[in-house]
Amino acid sequence: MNDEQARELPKAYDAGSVEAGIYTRWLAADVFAPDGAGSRADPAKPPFVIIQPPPNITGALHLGHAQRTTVEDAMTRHARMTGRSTLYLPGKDHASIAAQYVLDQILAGEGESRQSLGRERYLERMHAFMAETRPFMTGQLERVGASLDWGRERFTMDDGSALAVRTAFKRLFDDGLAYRAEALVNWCPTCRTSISDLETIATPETGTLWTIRYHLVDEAGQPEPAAWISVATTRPETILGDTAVAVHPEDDRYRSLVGRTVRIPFVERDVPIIADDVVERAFGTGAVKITPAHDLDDFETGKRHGLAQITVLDDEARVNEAGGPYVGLDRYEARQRIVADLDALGDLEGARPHDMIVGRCQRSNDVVEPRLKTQWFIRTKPLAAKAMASVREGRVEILPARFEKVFFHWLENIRDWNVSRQLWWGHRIPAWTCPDGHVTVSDRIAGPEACGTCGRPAAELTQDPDIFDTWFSSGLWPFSALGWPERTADLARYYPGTVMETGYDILFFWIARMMMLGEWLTGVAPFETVYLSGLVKDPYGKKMSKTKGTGVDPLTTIAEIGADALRFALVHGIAPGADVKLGQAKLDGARNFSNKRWHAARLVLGARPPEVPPNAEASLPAATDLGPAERWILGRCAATIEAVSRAHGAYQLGDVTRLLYEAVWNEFCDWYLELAKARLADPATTPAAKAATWRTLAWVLERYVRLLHPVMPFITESIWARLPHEPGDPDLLIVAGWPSPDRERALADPATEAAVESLLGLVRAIRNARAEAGLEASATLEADLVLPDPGVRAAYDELAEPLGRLARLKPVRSHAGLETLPASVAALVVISPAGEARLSRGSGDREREHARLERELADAHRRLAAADERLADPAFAARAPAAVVEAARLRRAELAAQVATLTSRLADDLGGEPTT
RNA sequence: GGGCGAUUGGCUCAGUCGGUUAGAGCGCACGGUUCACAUCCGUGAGGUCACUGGUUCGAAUCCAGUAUCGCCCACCA
Repeated sequence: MNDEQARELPKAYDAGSVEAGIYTRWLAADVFAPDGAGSRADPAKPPFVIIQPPPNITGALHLGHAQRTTVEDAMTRHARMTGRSTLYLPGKDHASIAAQYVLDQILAGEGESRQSLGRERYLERMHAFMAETRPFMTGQLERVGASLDWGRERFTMDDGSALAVRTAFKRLFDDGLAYRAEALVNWCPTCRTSISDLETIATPETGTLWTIRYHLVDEAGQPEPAAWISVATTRPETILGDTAVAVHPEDDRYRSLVGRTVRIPFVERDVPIIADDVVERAFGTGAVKITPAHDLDDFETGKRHGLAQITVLDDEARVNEAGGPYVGLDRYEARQRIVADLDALGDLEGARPHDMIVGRCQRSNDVVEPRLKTQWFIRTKPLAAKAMASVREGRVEILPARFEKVFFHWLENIRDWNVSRQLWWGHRIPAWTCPDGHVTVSDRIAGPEACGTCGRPAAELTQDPDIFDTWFSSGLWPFSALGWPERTADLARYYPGTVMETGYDILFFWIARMMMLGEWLTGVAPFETVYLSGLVKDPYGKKMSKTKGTGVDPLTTIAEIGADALRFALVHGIAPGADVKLGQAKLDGARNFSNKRWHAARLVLGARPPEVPPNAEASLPAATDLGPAERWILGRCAATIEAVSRAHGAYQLGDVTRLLYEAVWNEFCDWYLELAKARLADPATTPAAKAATWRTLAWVLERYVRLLHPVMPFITESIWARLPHEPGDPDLLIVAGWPSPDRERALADPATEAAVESLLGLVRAIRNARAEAGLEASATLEADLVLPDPGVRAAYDELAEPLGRLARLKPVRSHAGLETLPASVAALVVISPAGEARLSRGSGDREREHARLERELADAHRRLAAADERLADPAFAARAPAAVVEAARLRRAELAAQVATLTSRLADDLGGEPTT
């Protein structure tokens, strides 16, 4: 489409205009879908399926999402270029409790509430809200460049997910893994729902430990004013629900009291003193009040002793009618009143500060109340066993591996999963109860036709009003998004997935549950590899947070530096499981790299010599037309292709960007572009050599464009459109092939590479010496080079012009050995492994230069002494591998030569006037 | 209470299987206006690899312990 346009790139790099239209072209070409019209995938290769956590429908994406998306997208793009069909399926999560929490806040601002609207209107409002956020999030993903298969987009509340949820639940119920029971659950009084253990955050707090007296009851049933047992509690309001006092069975202090009865104040209930070894004798008074309906430990103790369970708080954590005189009071008000009343009775023995752990709701931060409720639970032990086995047996790999231990620890100690939520936004639990209390679970959308136990007709059944924990449907995602339980073609081809990418913060919430449910329901682990991303932190290492103003909309950053630079910054230096700090410096660096990339391409495109026709296809030059620099860069290019491919294979994106940054900036731009420019400009260069030089430039540029595409898709696609290609290459880079290093390798040559490296080292040494000696930077100096190695000298002869330019030397006379040097030459001396350079001194400072050589000599002496010491140790020669010893010997010889040369040069007439 | 991770120049981080002189970016200093790029180019300074001990011919790297920071898990009133 751009054939008519000039091949030159605009002078300034403007990310916005570079990116414009490219996403649309990808969409139009239908290249995102694994089976899209533009796909060039090889059906014989195994597909690559990435699984992403569907983001919450109600939120906007932040930089953390952008990072995950970049990681997922880069993996997907790499796989696509290797010819695999790739599935990167977009989704949104209905996020039941999180969404309700957000919507409730909005409603509160309008003076409305969940209750004031009622279930139906509330859900209508939720849909309206989603209709606003959804397109915004989709737009964000497009701007970031995510190559998502939009045709397969799914939502965890769509009909397919609903069917999956019903089917999964029925299967679990039929398998005896879902059960309904009355048990203590974590209750959030603010959210008015139960929550899972994971959503209950253990928070350290300093509370108060009160010591209070319960009076013993005598044989006549009267409390004894002078006889009591003291108990310690942090929750005096639960006194109202006490049904026993427990002591340790071997506690001599209380042995005689076991079996007696005490009276609970205010509710005037007589309860037994029991013995149970759950009691810690050293804590408090060694006697503990037992409130089975409001404490997990007490619940267990109560069951062991057959105690009554008396609930004294309601859904809003207010004292209920069981609470006698305190009915209607909030739990904290009741606590204060009870403490005061006990004090008035003389039964408050003491109060002291006490450090403890309080469970708080992940959403509302309210203190979670253990409450007795009849709810649905998933029996997790059998599921956990399967999930653990899949990792132990190597069917699932977790990256980084250290998270395996965390994963096992959690699953080994897992408790049953309460999946009932008393919320409205979510999947309704497909369980129906008949008037006789029989429960029927059905996967039919209309519900069961009749009670499964007594046959009462559907009309007499009532559905459970509760909905599922949002993570229940999320746990089905890898297969429900592909059509399960239907036996769809997608499910057959793309399940199980290849890589599951997400942050380590939802290892338990999501990954563990997907594995538990996936193994049980589909018989296989839902993915092969779990790639755990680190979290994106602000420059101070804090979590990005919208409330603190550190949460950034990716679109803002994209507007500033472009999507490519943002993506680069987000993955540069990352490793699985490691958090990254993202600050302005990193963003600037990425922007600069994009800029560098752009201008390098401009140079190459603009440098095409007339020998190469404008529409020529790309090809590697003939070996005979290559100069040493071309062989060198082709060798480096091959090495980069290999290293980057390896890094992708290991999912080490941080290495990918590091390798490419170095290859593009330090090798290609800093050295090869300069060498190639000079060769192209040199009138002595033959037309064939000029063509070969440019073809090398274009070729290597093109390889690096391919290699960079997964991370920086827009700028590379844009450059690709202007580059020459080989026959068979597609119009769009996104579906071009991932390079293999073979052809570059065939043209490279290690000896030439080494020779060029050492010449570049010589240039560096000369620049260094000139700067150190205080020579005028722009002055061009005459020079004599002594290059003893014939290979290096041969390479030099071909590169004399460009190297002279880089070191600012002219004219340069090269010599095979010192003896061929004119005796009159007396100048700045530069010694490097490649050889020796003597420059006319120009306007430099002789004393500074002398001092420089002295320093170098002292340095060489020190190193030589260290090398000698090492070699002198007989144990080293005896025990170290031969290769290491040999290397040390060579090193020692090199140092000795350097010392000799430096000594000799210093002894020469360096102090004399230049004679050249 | 249990577990995990980190500690390398002023800052942010690489560092492979233990093996030449521990690297990079940013920042800093000095110097650069020729036709890709000042979002640039060149040069340099700057490190007791947290500490202690051990293993080894040899330790930033392996082992043990300590310290500091961060994170995860945890039903003792």
